[in-house]
Formats: sequence, C-alpha cells, structure tokens
Amino acid sequence: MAKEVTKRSDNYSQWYDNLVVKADLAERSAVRGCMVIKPYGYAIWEKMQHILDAKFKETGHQNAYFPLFIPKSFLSREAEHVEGFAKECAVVTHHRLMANPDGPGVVVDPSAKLEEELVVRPTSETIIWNTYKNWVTSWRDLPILCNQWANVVRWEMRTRLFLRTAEFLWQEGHTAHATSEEAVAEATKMVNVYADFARNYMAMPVVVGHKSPNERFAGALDTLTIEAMMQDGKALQAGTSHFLGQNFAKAFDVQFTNREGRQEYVWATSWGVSTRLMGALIMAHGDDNGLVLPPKLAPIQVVMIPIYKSDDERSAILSKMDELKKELEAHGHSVRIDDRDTLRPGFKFAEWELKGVPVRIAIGPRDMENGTVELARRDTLEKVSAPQEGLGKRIEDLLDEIQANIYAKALKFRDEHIVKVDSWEEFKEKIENGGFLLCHWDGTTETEERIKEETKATIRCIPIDSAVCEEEGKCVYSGKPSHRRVLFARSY
RNA sequence: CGGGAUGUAGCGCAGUUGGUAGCGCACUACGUUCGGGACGUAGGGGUCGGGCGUUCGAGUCGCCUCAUCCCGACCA
Repeated sequence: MAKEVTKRSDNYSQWYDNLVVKADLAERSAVRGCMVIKPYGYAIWEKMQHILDAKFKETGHQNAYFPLFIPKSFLSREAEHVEGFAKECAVVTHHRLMANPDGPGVVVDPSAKLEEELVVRPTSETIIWNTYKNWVTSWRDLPILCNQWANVVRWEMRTRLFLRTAEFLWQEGHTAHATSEEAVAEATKMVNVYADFARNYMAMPVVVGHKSPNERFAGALDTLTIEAMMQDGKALQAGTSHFLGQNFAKAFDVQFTNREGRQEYVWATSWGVSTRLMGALIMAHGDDNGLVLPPKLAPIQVVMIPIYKSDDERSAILSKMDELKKELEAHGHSVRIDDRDTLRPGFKFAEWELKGVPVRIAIGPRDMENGTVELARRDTLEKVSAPQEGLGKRIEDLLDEIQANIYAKALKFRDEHIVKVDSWEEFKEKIENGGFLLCHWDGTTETEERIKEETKATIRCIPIDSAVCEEEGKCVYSGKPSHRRVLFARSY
C-alpha cells in the first residue's frame, strides 16, 4: 500500500491534489503559490508543447521571445488592460542587495532603487506591442504572426497545482493585421486550433464560444474560449483567443500605411493556453486508480512488466521484451521496460496505472511457454491474453481504440450533464449538482452578476458551435426577451 | 485585508491533570518472497515552527512572532 489515491466520489479537490502529487506530476514549492513540475509531469507538458507548436507552424506562425520585465508605464498604456491585471502583479523595485548592517544576511540596497519599476509579465501584450511599433510601417509588413513560449506571473490569492499558480508556463500568440476581418478570422482560427487539440489529442470535449463582455480579457473587444467539463461538473476554461481590435495599436501607436497611402492602426489578436491544460487532462479522465492518459499525450504509451522467480527466467523474459520493444518502436510507440528488480509485479501494475500509462504488457513464465503476453488497458482496466506474434499491429489498433474510447467516455459524461433550464427555481436547484446549464440570458452584465452572487455560476460562454442555442426565449433570471441560450456553470 | 484552523522524523498523525518524544508509511541491512500495491528480524532518523515568560520541570500553560492551510475578498 505504498501510494493510495483517494476516491473521486469522496472529495474531488482532495482527489485531484492527491493524484497530482502521487502520480509524480508536480508538487507545491517552498515558494509561495509556486509549483514544481516534476519530470513525469513535464514530459506530458512537452508532448503538448510539441503538438501545439507544430500546429502553430502549420498555420503560419513563428516563435519569438520577448522580455520578462515590463516597464510599469507600458502596462498602464491601455486603461482596461492595466485595470484587469494591476491587482496581481509582481513588481521589481531594486536591482541590488547588500550585507545587512544590523545583523546577518542581506537586505535590499536602498540606493539601488529603480528609476522606473519593472513588472514581471502577467501577459505580454504591452511589451510586444511596444516592440511591434518598430516592425510595422507598411501594409507589406503585415501580418505579423508570432508566438512565444514563456512563463508568466500572476500573484493570485489562492493557488492550486496546475489550475492556478503564481507562476505558470504557457504560449501566447500575438498577431497584427491590416484589417479587422483578418484579425477576427485569426482569432477564430486559433480558438479552433485549441478546440481541435483538446478533442483529438487530449480526448477532451470542449464547447467553443464567446465570453460575455463581463468575462472578456482586459483590453479585448471579443474573447473566444474553449470550455471543458471536469468530472465534478465544474467548467474549466482551457484556452482563449482574443480579438483586440485596435486597442493596443492605439495605446502603443502602431500605424501602417495602407494600399491607398493612408495611415491606419493595425488590428490585433492574442491567444494562449497554459499548463492549466495539465489540470484539465487530469480532471477530465482520471479515476480512482489514478491518471488516465490519452495515448497521443502519454510519454510512455506501453509499459512492459516482467514476472519471474529465477535469474534465468528474468533474463529470458527481458530479452524477449527487448525484441518486442523494438517491434513496437518500429510502429512509432514509446515503450518502457520496467526491469526494476526490487519491486514486485503487483506494485508495478498499481504504480503505472497511477501514472496513467495506456497499455501494460506483462510477461511471465506461463507466457513464455505459450508465446503470449498479458495485455491490459488503462481506460477500462481490462486484461486479455494475446499472442506475441503480430503484437505491433495489435498495439497500434489498441492505442487508437483507447484514444477514441477516452474521448467517447468524456463526451458521454459531458452530454449527460448539459441541460436546458428555463426557470430560475430549476436553475438554482440544478446548479447544485454541477454540470452545464443552457439558459436564456437578457444580455446584461447586471443579470450576469446577480446570478453569480446568488449561485456562484457564471456565463462560461455564448456557444458558437451549437445550433441548439439559437432560439427565442426569456431570460432565466429577469424574464426579459432573449434570442439565444448561453452556457452557465460553476467554474475553476 | 477580514473569519477559522494547523505547525511534533522525509510524508501522514498521536501525545491524557505539565514528569524519560511515540505510531503508521517511507528509509537502511539481511533473509524468505515475486501472475494485482509481500512478510519477518534488526537498525537509522527529532534543537516538538521561532522567541520570551510561568514552573523544580514545558510538546503540553501564557504572551509575542513567523509560516502554512481553509472560508471570504481576488481569479485575462
């Protein structure tokens, strides 16, 4: 009983925190609100990065890197933007330490005060737009399609591993365009890249939609989002893509000469996903035995566990495993042979299940006699005996099946927990059970905030990928007329 | 910054009216085990968050302080 994961049904938060630590993904750091991503967790993040990065390249983007520090005056150029982030900024005020004159240790050298304080980026719009100003003079310079992989700092009051940490890793795309239409198309394109990634790689269904004005990114004219449902019925914002209009171009005076020779402000977008996706992955698929990784994101897709008594058996089984490993690797799968001699098979089974490895192959003396292996899949925990012959093809099919099954399971769960609600009484009752509520809303921020106060539910998005929302009705709270349903939920 | 709680071995915890600092897991060694989280035996590991005070004597009582967590506030 080395590592136990609590049951999801007991306390979902506890189950989550416990799983993150026990599965060796991450742990709390000694630094306030910060997280250490451990090698196994980081390996999953790296797979996400590589896939996303390839998609960004396919859609014409290039990677670049901008400074960590943002002069305070930059951040305050765009009024809404600074208002949105001011309360959670880490600020650098000095650049030198000195020996403590009153005792041991060091203190900040008061003579090394910065002329202008530097903010540790909470997001990079301001520093990037200040840079883009110098890159754009003509319509021929557009579009600029840059992405940056970076860390950002947001001094949150309460933090949770992967979901909300003081420092987190992410990518942020920042694009500049000659026309509004082009920028809107870009923002839409990128939210769909995220949705595709969530569905086809993370095996996680998402609802794509617009944020309400109240929930928009600070400084955006429109925010597109992908919203996922976790297994406790709460929503998780998994990625956003913003149409920034000309707000930042005006704030940083980024103009270009158009084809007609007139000066014009450029149109902007920004979009990002973060290590929060790790939290989404865990909460979308994990079970009481631990993590369940979709094969496309699993750093180890197949783990092989030998079962033996004698040294002779051990070496015979391991050499058979080497052989099979080569075959699987030829099919493009990542394979780990767990040849640790100090642990018993049962322990290893449990440990790799905890880590979410999609497929386990066990080989013991019996299998060696029969030319078989024991094949176990993580998603259903089913075990079958399979011939060693043709294993490569069989595993390939199995991994595809697991990928599809995990998605189907998550989709079924989500669809069972989305309900249309038309009365306020029903709303208050249903929201207690979690899940997404599709309701009519009168379009006012006032109603939205009242609903939030009374139920802690917010408008997660105004869905664009669901025809069922488009109908006439009355606001679930105010009774005023509405022409479409929006998605309400409690969220992380 | 309000309200509540907790700091004792790497982790999780117990510690009674103040009287020799303990348990489980983990760790080390040896042996038996090994097809679903093994067992036995023997070990190692602590300025009880910090400071001051009360007392013959403080993990325990008092005051101060620091840190962390929970509920709020906050959360593109």
